Amino acid sequence: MIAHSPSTPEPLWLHRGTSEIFPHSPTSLDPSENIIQRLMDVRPLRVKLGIDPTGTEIHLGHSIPMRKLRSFQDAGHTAVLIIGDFTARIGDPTGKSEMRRQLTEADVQENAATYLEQIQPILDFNTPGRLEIRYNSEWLCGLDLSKVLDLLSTTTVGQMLAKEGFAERYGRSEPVYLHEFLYPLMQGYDSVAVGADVELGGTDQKFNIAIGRDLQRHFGLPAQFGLLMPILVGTDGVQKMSKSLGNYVGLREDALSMYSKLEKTPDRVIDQYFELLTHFNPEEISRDPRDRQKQLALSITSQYHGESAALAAQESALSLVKGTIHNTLVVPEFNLSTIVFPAKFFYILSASGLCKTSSEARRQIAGGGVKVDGNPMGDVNWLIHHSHELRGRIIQVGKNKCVRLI
RNA sequence: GGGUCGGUGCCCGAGCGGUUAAUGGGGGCGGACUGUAAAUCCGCUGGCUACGCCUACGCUAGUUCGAAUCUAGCCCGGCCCA
Repeated sequence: MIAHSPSTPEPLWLHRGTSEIFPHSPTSLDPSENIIQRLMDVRPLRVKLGIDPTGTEIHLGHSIPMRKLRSFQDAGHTAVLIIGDFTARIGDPTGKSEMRRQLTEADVQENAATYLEQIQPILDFNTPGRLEIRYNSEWLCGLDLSKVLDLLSTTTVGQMLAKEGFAERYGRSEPVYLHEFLYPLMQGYDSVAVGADVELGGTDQKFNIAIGRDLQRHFGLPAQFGLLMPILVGTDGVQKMSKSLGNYVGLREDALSMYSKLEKTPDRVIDQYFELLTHFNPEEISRDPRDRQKQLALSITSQYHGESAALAAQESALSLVKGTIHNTLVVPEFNLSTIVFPAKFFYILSASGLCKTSSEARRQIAGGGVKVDGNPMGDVNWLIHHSHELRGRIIQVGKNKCVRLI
């Protein structure tokens, strides 16, 4: 396995869920090619992680490098969190088959705020010196054309095309825009600007992080290390977790929803979930397939909602499936006071958010996916005359979406 | 800049003047089954407080009783040439 000199044991936290560290020469005593040597420096390392505020919601996939960043913090290093408020407006072409729509400055500001909110449970925001938050517009906005040319002249078209996304798209005769070539350079320049010693990212970030090393050298700085982590597979167990595919678990989902989704984690990916999203070691994980799903769901839900809320969610999830509806269940609530009665039931379903549209609500009712207090409700034309006919009842769509009407 | 091919619902992809929210896949959602997994089978899959009414085939104007299907202009891509 990994050979290293006896005097420098590699910390376990560094390797947990890590797929690659580069450069990596475990036997070397040269701190520029062996991160272990650097970890022993007196000076805390500056560990960079960039996120582009392109959406409003962060999910478990994003939490992975974030958790690693936390491990560095706990080991005494400085987390340098880069909010890509400038890069967000261009869009990272990595893994994308198409361009990203252009965001306005206001969008980006708003997104950045909710992002910081959502990662609150993961990072250490309190210990002095452990967290530095930087916005990359700070240095990218001011780049003039001559500096941009300088950046562009460090990399060749051949190198850019070596990046999988570009090569594929180019090969498939899809458009590749020039400004997309600038993205890796801007991300790399971030490393120059903040003087990063280490940059974290998913395995798909290898190219961009390597560009960061090139640029640091170009500007006479020591080159950063890259630490890559696997891309989390989504709840479908097949494709990578992403919002657009809908196979994600958002960090700000309510406890019940989070628990319910995670309790269905497919067998084929559950080991990866345990490794990347929990603190459990293999011997601590239950061998029973059902129990381990519960263990996983409980552990992750606890991280974001606290243990008691997670336990309550677990109990509620169980009751809902069994159909043993009782009014102590901890489920989201929907206030009927916004509804004008008489009202059609399907309308209430969509108004409550259980169904995205009223048309979908009708389909769900007709398809037998809707229950009221655990009893199937199949009448599409059910008309409710007064709110008290429904008040206190729990309506449910499918296996893990429900609300209590109040 | 010139030539040429093309832009259809979440995605791919049929349709090429006239039943029709638009064949067929994929995906998604729901149901049965199960371990709230996998596999399999069945149904649904534009919107609307809805027996009806809207909006849809890149955009905008036309030709038609009638167009996603025809014409013109525009926008956006691919390829070839410069």
